Amino acid sequence: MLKGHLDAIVLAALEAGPAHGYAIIESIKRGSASTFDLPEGTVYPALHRLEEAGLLSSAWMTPPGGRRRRLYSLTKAGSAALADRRKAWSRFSQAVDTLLDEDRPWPA
Amino acid sequence: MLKGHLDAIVLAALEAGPAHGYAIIESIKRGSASTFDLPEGTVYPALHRLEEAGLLSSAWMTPPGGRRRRLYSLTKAGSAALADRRKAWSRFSQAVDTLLDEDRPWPA
DNA sequence: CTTCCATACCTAGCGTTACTAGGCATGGAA
DNA sequence: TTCCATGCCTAGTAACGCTAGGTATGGAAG
Repeated sequence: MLKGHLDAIVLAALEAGPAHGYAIIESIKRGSASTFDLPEGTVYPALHRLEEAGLLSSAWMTPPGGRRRRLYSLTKAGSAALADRRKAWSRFSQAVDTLLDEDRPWPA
Repeated sequence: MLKGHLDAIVLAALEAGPAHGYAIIESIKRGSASTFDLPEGTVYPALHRLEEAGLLSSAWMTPPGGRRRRLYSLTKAGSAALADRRKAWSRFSQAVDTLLDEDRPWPA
């Protein structure tokens, strides 16, 4: 369960440059030391959602001697959204960290 | 959006001792510096779910001169679940931190 | 040569989650 | 007496991520 942070992760995966779906999945897996081994049924619909929302753009490519791929790129709106998502994640994770900290039980 | 971590937070709120729903909501709000200002429609069903799952137990109380409240307590299974959730959160948040780190763009 | 695996894309349908939007009731303060 | 904070509840909804399927090609193994 990616819990609503999948979009941020996918956007971040494309920050370094365009990539296609399958490569993004591999990239997320490696980058998270296999913590996130996402099924295609999770990632492809997310890419479609993000493109629909204008945060990504895509183009079909056929590398020489290879198979057709759909290359995704961050749009400007996508970069901006990524920045927002990073801030949201930071806020969110800090709050959860605080609440789960066992050394500081909350006052009644 | 609590994104699947609500259970962990509620369990943690009860670690210091029994509490009733309304107090738990206030407690989470204060403990998170208002980042999580949860509507009752989020928390009450969660408490019911957690009790149904055996992680919490509840008892009706009526404080002198007060109104009836439902006091929730962590069960043993609840404590164990909390420990699991903490580990899961730690793993999860570290992975996301890594993936969102803008100073280390992932290798293709 | 054929069979299998990795690559590469896709979708329909499902279960869970958290939220909106209501409702009910009481105690104390204005 | 009227309002707010307290205190509990639920039905319905939208979104999300997953399962479980489908299609197809290139290269390696047998």
